[in-house]
Amino acid sequence: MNAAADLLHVTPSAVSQQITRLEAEEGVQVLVRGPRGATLTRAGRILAESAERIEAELVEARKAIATLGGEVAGRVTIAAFQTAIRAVVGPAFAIVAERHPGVELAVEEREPTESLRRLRDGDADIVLMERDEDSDATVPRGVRDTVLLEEPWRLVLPASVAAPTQLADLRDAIWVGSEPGTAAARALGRVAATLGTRLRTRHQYYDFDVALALVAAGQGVGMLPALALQGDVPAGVSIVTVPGLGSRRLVARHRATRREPGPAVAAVLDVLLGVAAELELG
Amino acid sequence: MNAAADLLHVTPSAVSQQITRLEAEEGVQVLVRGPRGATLTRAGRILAESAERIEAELVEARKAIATLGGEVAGRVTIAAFQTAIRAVVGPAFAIVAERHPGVELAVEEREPTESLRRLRDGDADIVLMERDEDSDATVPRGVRDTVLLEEPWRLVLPASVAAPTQLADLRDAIWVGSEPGTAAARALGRVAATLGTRLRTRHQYYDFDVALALVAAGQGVGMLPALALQGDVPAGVSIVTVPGLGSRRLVARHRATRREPGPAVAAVLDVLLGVAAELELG
DNA sequence: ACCAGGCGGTAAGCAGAACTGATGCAGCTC
DNA sequence: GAGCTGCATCAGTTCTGCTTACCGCCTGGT
Repeated sequence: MNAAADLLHVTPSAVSQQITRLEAEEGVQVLVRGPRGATLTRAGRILAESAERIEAELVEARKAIATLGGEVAGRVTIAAFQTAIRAVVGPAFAIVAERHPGVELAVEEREPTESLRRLRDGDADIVLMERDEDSDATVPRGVRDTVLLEEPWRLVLPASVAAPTQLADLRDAIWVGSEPGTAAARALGRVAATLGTRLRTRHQYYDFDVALALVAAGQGVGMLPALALQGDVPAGVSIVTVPGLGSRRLVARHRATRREPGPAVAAVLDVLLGVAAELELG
Repeated sequence: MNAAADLLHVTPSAVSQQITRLEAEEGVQVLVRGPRGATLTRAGRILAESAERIEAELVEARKAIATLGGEVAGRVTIAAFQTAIRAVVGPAFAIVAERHPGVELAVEEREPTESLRRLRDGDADIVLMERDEDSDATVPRGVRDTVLLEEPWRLVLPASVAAPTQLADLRDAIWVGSEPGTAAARALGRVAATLGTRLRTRHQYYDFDVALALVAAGQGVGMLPALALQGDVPAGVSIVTVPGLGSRRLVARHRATRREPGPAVAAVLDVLLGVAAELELG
């Protein structure tokens, strides 16, 4: 019972009610309630077998349809922030256009909050968002997060600062601060908590390019995700890997109900996953 | 499209929406909209065939369950009025007890209005009600009327009155009136409308026994359903059949949704139909 | 040409279905 | 006998699907 609920992503209560209703409708006991869990009755087994066959039939039908003409079509709207668009959505355009000519990809650069609102309203189908590793994993109902990639945090230092070898060396560092609410800010807070100090931050950036520039200008130490450092970095900054910094995730949030994501959205998600995997390798 | 809606007892709009949703979910066109109606696409045909098989599977499963243990059980509450209880529900008790030992039959004698309220509230499962033939056939949603029997109206006259041979002979008759709202009252009104006269009524009865007594006492002419006259009638009254009086129906109203009536209620309805058929023959 | 009728789609509102969260109860385990 | 597990029940909320009302398009009659 609990297992079923788990499998169906609902509460045991819902399962119980459904079974009860089924029994009322058909006028048969479907399962025998024992203290040690419930077991199917004869009637229950018959129904279960039927259900198996029906599900197989559905799978079959879907497959048949997929093979026969299956041009996936539709408009898919992605709401995302600058870095994600450049790194992931950009390359995705070409792939989607080639693999699914019927799918029209629309991108919106938006604040995370606004993005989520649009997802709820149905104005957007996929929201790309970054999350620090410890950010709580609970997602609202009717929605699902697909992790596109996970990248470790790196330290970025001005040439003037001695390279640390462990977390503790950063106790007195002056940081380049990030906009509150971002994964970087959260990660910084996490590091501070580990060190047991209050952070000393100067400046505040939103885009990683800005952070790099600030570091290059000797304004402090930065904590940036590995992918942001793949391109050229300004002269005068060094990149250091220190254990204990944790990592950051890029997740694609989309509606997930019985009927969503539809084939178009699913196809796009698939492409995004592919692009992200490429990035991670490179 | 309209045909489908008709078949499913829903509006075309609902069908349209369902098809639209289906297409969105599966990402395929299921039917091609032509100005002259819509036709299935290839994918649509595949789905339709699948649906056929699934439905067959369900029928199969139900049958298997019915054969295997099928003790129908449960409590069924019938709300009805005096005559119906005496004539139909009484005999039904024994048959239900014998044929479906697991079914517990409960009867409530109630006003029609109250009965219907209880049906809506789920306090009653079946309501027996009488309806004159012309009473409008529209029933509320979620509910269905099963006609148990249809019996012609008869004239009941005191010995003092000359037996009429046609409707027109009754133009100046003095009637024994029935409670407003009953089938008898409605039928009387209908007859009056046909004759083009205002009714002259005296007294007011609710139970047919009372009507017979009043007629026997020479208080007027009565219009009673054939079944009410099957037993002994008081001395001094004669029963006459005149064309054009119409008939009265005894209907069993019960909830009818996807999951109702359940097997117990269905079984009882079946028994009631059987009893009614017996009555009609005798 | 024009208008009427048939057919289907869209929008808004509402009722019933289904789910969650809290609570209760039985039987097992320690 | 206290705690646990597994399921049922209840109340409250959310969501799904239906109806009603409306619109737009095509066709076929006049």
